[in-house]
Amino acid sequence: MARKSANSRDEILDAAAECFMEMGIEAASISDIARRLGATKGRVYHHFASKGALLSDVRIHAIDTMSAALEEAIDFDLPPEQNFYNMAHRHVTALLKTLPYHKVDLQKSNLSGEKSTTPYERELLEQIRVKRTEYGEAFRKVIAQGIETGVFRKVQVSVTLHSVLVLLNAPVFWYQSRGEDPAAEQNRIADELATLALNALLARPDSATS
Amino acid sequence: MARKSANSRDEILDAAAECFMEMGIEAASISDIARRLGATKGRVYHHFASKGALLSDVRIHAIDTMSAALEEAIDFDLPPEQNFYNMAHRHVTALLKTLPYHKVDLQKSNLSGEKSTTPYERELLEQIRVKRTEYGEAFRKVIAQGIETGVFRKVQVSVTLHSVLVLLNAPVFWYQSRGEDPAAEQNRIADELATLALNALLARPDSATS
Amino acid sequence: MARKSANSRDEILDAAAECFMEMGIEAASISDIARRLGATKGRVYHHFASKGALLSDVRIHAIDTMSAALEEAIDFDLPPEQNFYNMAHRHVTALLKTLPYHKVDLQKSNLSGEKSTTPYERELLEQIRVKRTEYGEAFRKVIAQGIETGVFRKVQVSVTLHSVLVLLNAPVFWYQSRGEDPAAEQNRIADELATLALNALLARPDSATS
Amino acid sequence: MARKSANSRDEILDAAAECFMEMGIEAASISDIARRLGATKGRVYHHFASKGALLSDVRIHAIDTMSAALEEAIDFDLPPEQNFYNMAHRHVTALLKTLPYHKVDLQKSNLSGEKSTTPYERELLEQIRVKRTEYGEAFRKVIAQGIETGVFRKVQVSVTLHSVLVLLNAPVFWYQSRGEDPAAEQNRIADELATLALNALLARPDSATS
DNA sequence: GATGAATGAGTTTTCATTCAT
DNA sequence: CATGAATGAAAACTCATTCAT
Repeated sequence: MARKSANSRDEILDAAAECFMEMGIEAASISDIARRLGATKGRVYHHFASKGALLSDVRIHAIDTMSAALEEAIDFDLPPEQNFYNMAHRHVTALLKTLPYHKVDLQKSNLSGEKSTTPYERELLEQIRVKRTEYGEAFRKVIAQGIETGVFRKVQVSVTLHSVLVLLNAPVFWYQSRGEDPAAEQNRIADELATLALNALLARPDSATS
Repeated sequence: MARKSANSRDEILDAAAECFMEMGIEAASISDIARRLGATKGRVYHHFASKGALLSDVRIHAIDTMSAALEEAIDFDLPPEQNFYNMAHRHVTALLKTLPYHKVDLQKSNLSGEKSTTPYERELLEQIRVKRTEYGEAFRKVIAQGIETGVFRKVQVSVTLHSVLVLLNAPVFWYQSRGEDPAAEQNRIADELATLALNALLARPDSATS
Repeated sequence: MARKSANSRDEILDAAAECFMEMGIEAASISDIARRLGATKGRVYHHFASKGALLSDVRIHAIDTMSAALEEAIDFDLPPEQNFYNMAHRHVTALLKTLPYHKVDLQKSNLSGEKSTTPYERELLEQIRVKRTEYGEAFRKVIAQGIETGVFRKVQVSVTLHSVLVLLNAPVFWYQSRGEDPAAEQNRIADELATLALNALLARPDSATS
Repeated sequence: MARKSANSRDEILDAAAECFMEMGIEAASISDIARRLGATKGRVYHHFASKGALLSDVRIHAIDTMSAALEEAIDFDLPPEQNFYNMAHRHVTALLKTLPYHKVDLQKSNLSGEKSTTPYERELLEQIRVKRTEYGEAFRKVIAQGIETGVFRKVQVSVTLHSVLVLLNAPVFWYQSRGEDPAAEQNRIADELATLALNALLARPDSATS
């Protein structure tokens, strides 16, 4: 019923994410996106003010999905290493489940200065910046906690935080579903990466810190 | 000497790397690159057959630089954990020293399907693929060695190899030179990341690995 | 010789002025202008940064032509009424000689607020504003002089200045060359309008002005 | 009353006149007009068949307003110079009272050739042409009368008529309400312009015609 | 009456590339 | 070697208009 229009918008978002991912953000044209929908450019522009706005909406969707997933995994009452592992694991499975969106987000997160953007587009970009920062804060908190309790090494928090997040996003660069059971495969990868990240942080009992 | 033209070519390469990095590969036009050189498009086309070729040459330069640096650090007679640390450390310092080139390379390494390219350009792309794989092989070898000798955990080599390389490339996503002594800063970051990567791989004495 | 490229630019300017005049500024597309030249849109954009810049250049050309003509007619050593008549007459003949440009200028001089313009385009608009004001100043001066010497009525200078200029531009709204000798026709019209404008200003001997 | 719909139609007309004036006729979109009304495009299309029809209706409204006002001022029993002054004065006050409409009318009156228009739109345009001509006839008549009685100079009627009307429309090009009492301000301007126009026509007692 | 979605044709603009000089 | 003009194809975006509800 009233879902029709919501669907229309979301359909476009999906098609856009896939096109951006496959062809690259700049290389994918609005026509490409429309063609994938079996629709016209006009339809896209009826729902999104510009290509930039469409891209930003794809990215916001990506981040919101991750945030919602992470929320469910977080438990600061657990020991930091447990909590961290759970968060990292959930991060990876969420990432793999809506990969196109995250490939797009990552592709763009890199680039800083845009050409002339409208105020509206600048606002969307600011929104993205804020959401990304907030997302990182949960990880920053658990890492700080782990260092405090001595279970994590005394790392430079800033460098480490950003780098660990890049590590957990790594599948964006190489994941391609193979034939096997997707759920199992995703779980295997999530475990491997979460373990990798956790070990990177853990203090080694023999060596005093360092 | 025939240095004049070599310089001219390298200047273009530098300008291209910076433009591609700052504006994004597609968004940067040949005009932008020429303008940065204080020259005209004609000069660029004298040295490079097409934008695609120029881009590939930037990427090849990026990889060659890294390979040359890594070569100097590798020593398979060292214990794997020592060798790995040295390689990782060198990877990061080399990366930071010519960051624009690597930002460009990373930006593109993601994307798979290209439009119609000329045979010449396809050959350059194949060259890049080969060089990248070769580069990774050195790391694959030291990781395999470490697992064999029991000093590294029994990880899924493929997932881990790619992910560790992404981790070591992480500065591409967040590095911005701060005021401090660049050499010192780059060394500090390289140490942090190499340690992070090494710890991620090391077997833990207490736990019977994982 | 080196005139070729100057010609190319001026040819475009001419074609643009004619198209803008005949079809209206917004209705005339760059394609229309290119078609009239037997050229491509690309050629137009090679010489002018945007449609707005092209339009502004047409207008600047219009004003510069008028200014150069007026310059020759001005002589502040003459009695104000003589000087005014000469200026007005010259204004009209200059106007009629390059009518397309002035129709375009008038068409736009009306509109105030533009959408988002680039800094470069804003600069051109400012240039136009300044040139137009300067042009008017010559007339303001002779009117003020005439009032001082008592040969002109004591009018509200601002209202009168602007209105008299509109009157002298009136042919823009109705002139269509008829069969007769153009030079003679233009002279006849210029005399009629200059006389009209002069009489509008002159003090009437019998009536104590008002 | 059936006033509701009349109001709705007039509201649209007002909004259209303002948009056309501020942004230019072509630049103002139906969306802009609807937005100004706080309504949707659909509402506009309910009352007006097309953008061209809406524009023509604005122009017809403009002319009808002027005609109605002029009607009240005309009195051919008065001496021509008196009658002319009254008509001119009334023209200006009527103009100032509904300026947006007249700015739109003037903006378009210039342009001759239209693209392909529907028969209905062509009919509206013809209506406008007729009404404008009729409006001018009243002035043509009083001028002819004045020349006959010798109170006006022996001008070329056609050139003079059109030019005097342009002069009386001049505020369209420069009027901007200042702080002062609007009625007084408008009266002051109307007097200045009517006097200007009248003097332009009057025979000078000393000089035998010329 | 009014709305919101959708269309399709057109418009401005960009840009890699070619070529004569 | 290098320039500047020119091209042609494609891209982003606009908008009057139609139509189902």
